[in-house]
Amino acid sequence: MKTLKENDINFMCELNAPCFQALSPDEVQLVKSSRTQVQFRKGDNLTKQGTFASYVMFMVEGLAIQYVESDLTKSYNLRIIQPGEFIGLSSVFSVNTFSYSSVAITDCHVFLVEKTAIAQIISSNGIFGLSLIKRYSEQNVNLYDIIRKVLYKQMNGRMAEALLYINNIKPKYPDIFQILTRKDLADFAGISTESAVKLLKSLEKDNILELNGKDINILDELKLTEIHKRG
Amino acid sequence: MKTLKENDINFMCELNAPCFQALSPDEVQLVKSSRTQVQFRKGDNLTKQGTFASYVMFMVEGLAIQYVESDLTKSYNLRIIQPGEFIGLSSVFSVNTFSYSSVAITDCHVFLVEKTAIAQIISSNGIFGLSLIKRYSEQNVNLYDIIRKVLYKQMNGRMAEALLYINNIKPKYPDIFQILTRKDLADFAGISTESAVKLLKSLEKDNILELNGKDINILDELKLTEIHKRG
DNA sequence: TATTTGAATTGATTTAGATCAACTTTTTTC
DNA sequence: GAAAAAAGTTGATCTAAATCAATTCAAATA
Repeated sequence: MKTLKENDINFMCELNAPCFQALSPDEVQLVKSSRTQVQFRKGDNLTKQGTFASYVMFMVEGLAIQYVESDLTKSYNLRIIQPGEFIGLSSVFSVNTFSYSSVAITDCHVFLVEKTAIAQIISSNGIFGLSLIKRYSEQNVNLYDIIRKVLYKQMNGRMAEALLYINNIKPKYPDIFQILTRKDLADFAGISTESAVKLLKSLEKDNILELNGKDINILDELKLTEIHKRG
Repeated sequence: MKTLKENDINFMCELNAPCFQALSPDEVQLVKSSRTQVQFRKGDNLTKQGTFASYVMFMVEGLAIQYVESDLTKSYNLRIIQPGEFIGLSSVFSVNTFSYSSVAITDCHVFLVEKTAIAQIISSNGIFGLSLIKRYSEQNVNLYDIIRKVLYKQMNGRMAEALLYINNIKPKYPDIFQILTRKDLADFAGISTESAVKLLKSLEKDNILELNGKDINILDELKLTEIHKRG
């Protein structure tokens, strides 16, 4: 992780995400002045569950995995964070620690904005607040879906869902499967690595997908969707 | 469920919850005019997962259980909704269906506010928006904790956590355990009813709690906390 | 008060999926 | 490019907790 020098910043994106459109020039200035640009290398942790958080992150470029950890060595992957998305928004206004970890799976380009700046803008700009609330609302729906998945689905359904989710990202990032290990996949499905391997092989045998080394081609999305739904 | 007549309304609480304090008189008027007061009987569903939601509920009096359902007959209890809390806030600004169900465990006194009114106030009143965002943020932290619990804890830890959670409510609602069935408890812990019964008996044998019919007295909160932490 | 219905209890059986162990393949590093 | 480390693969074994089945108990109903 390195902090960029001032003159790098001009090369970088502006605040062009939809939710920043509602900001007045003054507010844009506030965000700009309270932000820090940061680069993460593949493998670096962007956030670590339980650590102090006085800021929100905004992904400019690159991909990261958001996951929750147990005390031990287990983790469960929640989502792939893509450009234009926030990291750490979910907890920053109630506790000042991150409630999840995230790790860069490509080199990442991120900026940090102090939560005080965000809070100030929300207070003065209701439209911006509403757009954030929409994000919160979406995230919540996702979290409820995750809870249901974890509680009610078994191996096959979970794996199918994980594969469909990642496959959805493939058009934009064609090498997405190649970046992910079997363990990463398993952690998306919430199963053991060994089980993941066995399931993949069995799905290949049924011509539902094709394994080319680390890359995965979904051949029969319909059948996979069916497995996902059946649970 | 019955809708109250106009003259009943005067007997009822005003908008005295903390988050409404930031409202201007005009905004209070907007909420008042777009709300409907409703009574639910014990056992009634306040919300049903998947059904259309154009409004947010606000619990005035009574208790309800918030839970998620599978397609089949299983459910998992997320929390007990107490007076002063919102129901349905989490999803209303992204999808227009409820992402969870809730059922009254005592007679309940609720009002409904159209989401358009809420959205309008957020847009015009940033302070109100910020207070809602704090609620979202708390809820998110809870949801992440739930995901961790469901993923990483086993029977004993889950049951301990469920018991501690409910016991926390007991000072305010001394008969809380009497209202809950063994199945309710099991659904809070996310285990089968039979397992819940066995666990309770075994906790009683270890003098950690005392079972008086349906009531439960926690005798050794420390030990229970330890079980909860150990997982 | 008798009867029906639902909730609680208990022990026996089953099962999904984890863990373990041994091995092969790929990737990294020096 | 050899050696070491990490990731992937496979089958055998184990285990936590669900399910099943049978019974008791409590509460609602008539």
